[in-house]
Amino acid sequence: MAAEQFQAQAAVLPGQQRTQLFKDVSIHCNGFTNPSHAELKQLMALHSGRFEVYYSRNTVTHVICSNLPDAKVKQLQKERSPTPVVRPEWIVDSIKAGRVLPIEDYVLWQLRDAPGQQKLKAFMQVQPAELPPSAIYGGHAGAVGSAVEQLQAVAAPAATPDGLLPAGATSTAAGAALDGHPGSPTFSFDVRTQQQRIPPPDFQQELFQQSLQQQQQQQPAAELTFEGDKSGLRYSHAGYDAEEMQRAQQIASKMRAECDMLKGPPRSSKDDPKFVDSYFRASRLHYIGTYKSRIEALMASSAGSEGPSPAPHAPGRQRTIVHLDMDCFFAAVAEAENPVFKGKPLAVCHSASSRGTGEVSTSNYEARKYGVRSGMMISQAKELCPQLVVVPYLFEQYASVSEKRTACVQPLSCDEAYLDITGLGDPLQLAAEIRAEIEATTGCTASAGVGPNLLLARIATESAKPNGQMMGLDVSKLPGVGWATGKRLAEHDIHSVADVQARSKQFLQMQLGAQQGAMLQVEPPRARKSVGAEVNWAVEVQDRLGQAGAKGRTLTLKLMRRKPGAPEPVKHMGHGICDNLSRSVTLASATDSSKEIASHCWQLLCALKVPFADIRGMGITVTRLNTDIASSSVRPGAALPARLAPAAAGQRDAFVAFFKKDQPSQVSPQQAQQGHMGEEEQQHHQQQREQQQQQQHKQDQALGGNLPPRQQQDVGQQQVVQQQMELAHSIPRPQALAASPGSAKKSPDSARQARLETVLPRQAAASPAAEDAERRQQLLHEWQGVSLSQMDASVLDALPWSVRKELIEAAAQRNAHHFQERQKQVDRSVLDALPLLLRRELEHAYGIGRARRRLPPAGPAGRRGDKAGHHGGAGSGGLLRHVSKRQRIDSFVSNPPPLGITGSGRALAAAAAARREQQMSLSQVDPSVLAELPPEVRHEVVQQLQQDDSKQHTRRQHRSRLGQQHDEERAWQQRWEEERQQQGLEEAELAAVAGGTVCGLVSRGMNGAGLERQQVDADLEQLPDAVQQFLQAADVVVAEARPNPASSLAAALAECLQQLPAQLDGDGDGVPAPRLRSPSPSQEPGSRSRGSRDAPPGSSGGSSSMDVDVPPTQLVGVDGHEVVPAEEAAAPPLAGSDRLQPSPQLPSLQQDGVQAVQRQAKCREGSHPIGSGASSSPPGSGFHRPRVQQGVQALGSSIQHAAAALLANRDLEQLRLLLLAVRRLAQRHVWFATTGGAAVDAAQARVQEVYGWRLRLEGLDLSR
DNA sequence: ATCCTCCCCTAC
DNA sequence: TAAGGTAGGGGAGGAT
Ligand SMILES: Nc1ccn([C@H]2C[C@H](O)[C@@H](COP(=O)(O)OP(=O)(O)OP(=O)(O)O)O2)c(=O)n1
Ligand SMILES: [Mg+2]
Ligand SMILES: [Mg+2]
Ligand SMILES: [Mg+2]
Repeated sequence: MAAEQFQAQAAVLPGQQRTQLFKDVSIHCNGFTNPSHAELKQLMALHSGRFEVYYSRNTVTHVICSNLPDAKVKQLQKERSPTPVVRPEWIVDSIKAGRVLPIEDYVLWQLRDAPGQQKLKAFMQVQPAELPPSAIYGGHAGAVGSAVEQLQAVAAPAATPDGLLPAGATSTAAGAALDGHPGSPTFSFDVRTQQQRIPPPDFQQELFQQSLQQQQQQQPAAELTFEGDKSGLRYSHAGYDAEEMQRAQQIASKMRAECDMLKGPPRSSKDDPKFVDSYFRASRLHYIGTYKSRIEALMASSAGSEGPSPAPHAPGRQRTIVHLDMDCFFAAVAEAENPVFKGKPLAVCHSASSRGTGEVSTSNYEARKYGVRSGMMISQAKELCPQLVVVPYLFEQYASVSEKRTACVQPLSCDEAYLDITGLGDPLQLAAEIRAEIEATTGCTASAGVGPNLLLARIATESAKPNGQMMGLDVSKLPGVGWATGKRLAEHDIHSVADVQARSKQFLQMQLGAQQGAMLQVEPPRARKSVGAEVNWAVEVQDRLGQAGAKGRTLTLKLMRRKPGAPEPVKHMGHGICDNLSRSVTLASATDSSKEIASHCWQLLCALKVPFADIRGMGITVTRLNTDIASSSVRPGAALPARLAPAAAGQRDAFVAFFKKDQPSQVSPQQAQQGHMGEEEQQHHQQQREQQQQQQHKQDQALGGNLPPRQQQDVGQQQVVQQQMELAHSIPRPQALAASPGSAKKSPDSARQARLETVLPRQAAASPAAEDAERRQQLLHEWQGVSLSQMDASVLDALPWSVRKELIEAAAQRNAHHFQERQKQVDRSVLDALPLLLRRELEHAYGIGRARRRLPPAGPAGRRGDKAGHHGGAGSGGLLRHVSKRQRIDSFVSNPPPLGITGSGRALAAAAAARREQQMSLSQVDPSVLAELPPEVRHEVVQQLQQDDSKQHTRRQHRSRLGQQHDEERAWQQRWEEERQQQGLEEAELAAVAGGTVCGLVSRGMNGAGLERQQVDADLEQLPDAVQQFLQAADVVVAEARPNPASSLAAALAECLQQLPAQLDGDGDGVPAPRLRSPSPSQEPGSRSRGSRDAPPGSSGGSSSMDVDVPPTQLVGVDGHEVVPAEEAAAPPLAGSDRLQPSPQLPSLQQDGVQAVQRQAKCREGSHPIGSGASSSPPGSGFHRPRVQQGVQALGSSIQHAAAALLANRDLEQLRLLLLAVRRLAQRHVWFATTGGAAVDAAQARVQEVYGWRLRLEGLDLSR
């Protein structure tokens, strides 16, 4: 508050006198006002009044408002003791008059003759309940409650009809205020008396700060703001009513206790296969990130719009857009739930600890005065504002508030929406009504911006905040418009954004240059749908989603890889400093099969070659959604992707053979198609040939090739598609071709490469231009007129580029006008179902362009001009634009589960392991998986395509990566290979963690795409037999490795436990951390890989910069030897056992458990020379969080296991010793607190259950 | 020239 | 203790 007042005051014109005029007045502005909120705020600051951001009956004496919507009027009329609502002129006139005028003449007309008038009048006789802001009188807390009662009893009758208090009453109230007893609002007072008074201590300080401020008025604005913030911070510490504050804290504390999102022990993922689920359930970022798609689905399911529709969108017409944004949304919801929070500094965060690393989601305006901001760590927030009230999340409530708000608008985020109110009336009036309604129904305030388009409306909202509204913007708000440009625009009488919008683009470009002139008139990224259109749109989407759900063609897996030498993350369980890596596959057709997605993701995961232990975050993204037409199709005129070529090596070989023989005229394209088939296929195909030729004819007809234009119109789209599908089935399948001897085993890619190099380029090189041209003509002649779908892609691909291009364009042109006539009727799902090549051709013909940039598609036919006009000028690439806006689906966690060994996770890992065992390449191996896929041509293409893509990547990597960067990546790769060679349980478990995470991400993320959760799980369950077998084998191994319960495990465990903490937690702060030396001599500080930006300020989801990137460091012990990475000590999952069965496959588990642990104390051999040479630490050195967790978890289960055995043996003394050791450890070490505590508790509970009494460990209560 | 992949930045 | 996600725009640079 004070800070804002300083700023306001700093802007006040010289010559205006400061007064104490509104000393006891506290206003709250509602809706549009003139003067504006900002100006009123300024005036209040100048005359010692308060300007309240929020309306609170306790703190606001007057509501300032120019007009009120009906809803608000009714609401006010219902209030028992309404706050007076006056027009802003009251303020202005009072200042002019030099005294606080009676409000009667300024009461809002709507309320004057209303039934509520009686009550209003009663109020004007002084409202005892209406208190000045307690903050002013803060520090003298406790008395407020009683003071209220006193005043209610005493002061009420004292007012005169004009709202003035008699002098005596004034001084009484003022005196009370001086003593820390809040007085009732007084509408007039003697300025001189006020000036003679000694202000209360904190107010004195405020004045002092203000005078300092005044002296600094010459300084730049930024400085002033900063100073203002600082001073605000200083004096407002003491400013809250202690009793209320305590109550607020109590309630907040209760809310936190009741919040069950993070309650209970962090269920280790062995028992909790739903890690990703529970993680997301408690994640605010997941909540706001997925909000939009949720609400859109909701809106799609509730058809029909309520309320009036805006005027239809017409080309020349300027729209009127309102942007609404809730004020500090999450915090406002909390305040609405518990009004006691109002006026107190409030933040929303999981953690309330002043040393916590949780992030503040948002804060109310009171807290913002202290500098508490979204994304800040709670510890920092507490430092800025020690008395900060912290409340947990109320996601359900946010959702219900949001839903009320988004009934008939276009939602933008969980607290924002756009409305198109073009032609519906006075924008500001409407905005005010809407805001009032929002406040009435939700108890939260919203701000509104009005503008001619989405962007400007949104920018206006910012100026309107908090709880205000604004129309029009100053040009200087526009990016790129500063002082100079602003002046030049002003010369042409362009002051507001509306003026800019009104001028022609040409004019602006003339004045400001082409670049900037075009820039200023920013259009929204996509044409906004009117509300009416919105409904249509929603219905269509609903239909489509109902049928198929979203499907995507490109899958991207993103990994965060722990950076070598990275220090322990600042954030608890955070990912720390990482390199981000991603790999993607593009499938031949869109998919929504979770099994398929998971399988590809697993392959991507392996392709990235990040040792599982170093994974710190994982996410999958599905793009090129079939619902997003712009990204699911291909640009007309674009060449067929060469990577499709290997899919049908047979045809290519035929072509090459044909070419080699140099007898082009003797081999027809159709022969080329069949060229490499085996005899059976040949025969089979012979039977089809005639039919095929007929169909070719039919198709040509359908495509319009042989028909006069009028008849073309009559060819139905369905017919075309159907016939082409039939045709497609008659085309020899690449699958069959590829199966022919000789072509399957070899790498088709390299084979093709070799062949083409020996044939085509040589031809080109050997022959002069003339011969080349002749060949070209020959080829063209030969292939002209052949439908592209009849031609194998590899054949096309092998053609010289110019020939190929010409053929494609010719084909496209041939079909163009017919298809474009019917663009709108294209059913994407039908198109999607077609074989790839066929689909491509159709897409070309239809001119379905990808238009990723705003470029218009370079359609070969050039006939799209009339079309564009016909469809309402939807803009570039406008076909079916309305289908969907969504471009991608994400699912990411940066805190992978420590032990996410779910059935499906195991299955994925096991499938990989099975493949590894069989020494087969990933794509070929899994016959049962392959068998389950539909036997489509597409599948062949998919396989080839991926192989091809993958090789391409490797090639590129080879060529482009250089020097150290390359070395580093190679070292990672090597380490990956090594990890992969290990057949130990540990490695398997790690792989399972990764697999479990993949599966979690798939099922969660795909839910948003319309997939049912159950379906996803079912899909994942259906993994092949080999997987099941592996799982069983793994279980046997686990069972074997389990400690023998009958052993004297307790002693061994206790010993382990004594040793572990010393190694894990050498520095005794409860957080294991390796020693660091930096920088490493063998790696340049600047040699980070390209994508290696970790947590730069403001980047990555969270906005606080908690992890500071440091140059790679090296782990070095005191004696100069490498320090054992802390996590290694806890690494073996079953380290606690002392009776491990020897297992030939699992050398790491053969050792005695205690020895295994002790072994960790020594240097581990075989370090991995990432970044710093062979003698330095492995990239995985340092603190492997998953491994520590893994170890801890394993210890926990071993303990429980052992305890159960001891109990069964009635060996209570052993049990007591065990639990004692565990409890001590748990008390001493943060990392083991929960797991250890839970183990002890569980054992105690069992004892109680069996014996009916509690096992005392030390004869003391050790619970704390 | 244009596409594609990988990556970064940004708002909420 | 604590849950650092999602989706859009856009750039660099290799492949075609
Ligand atoms: N880094 C962030 C930003 C936002 N949010 C959540 C909390 C906010 O309440 C909500 C809406 O974001 P806004 O940007 O609209 O911020 P507020 O509504 O909180 O404040 P304002 O009044 O400035 O709109 O999203 C969050 O959790 N973390
Ligand atoms: Mg908001
Ligand atoms: Mg938080
Ligand atoms: Mg918002």
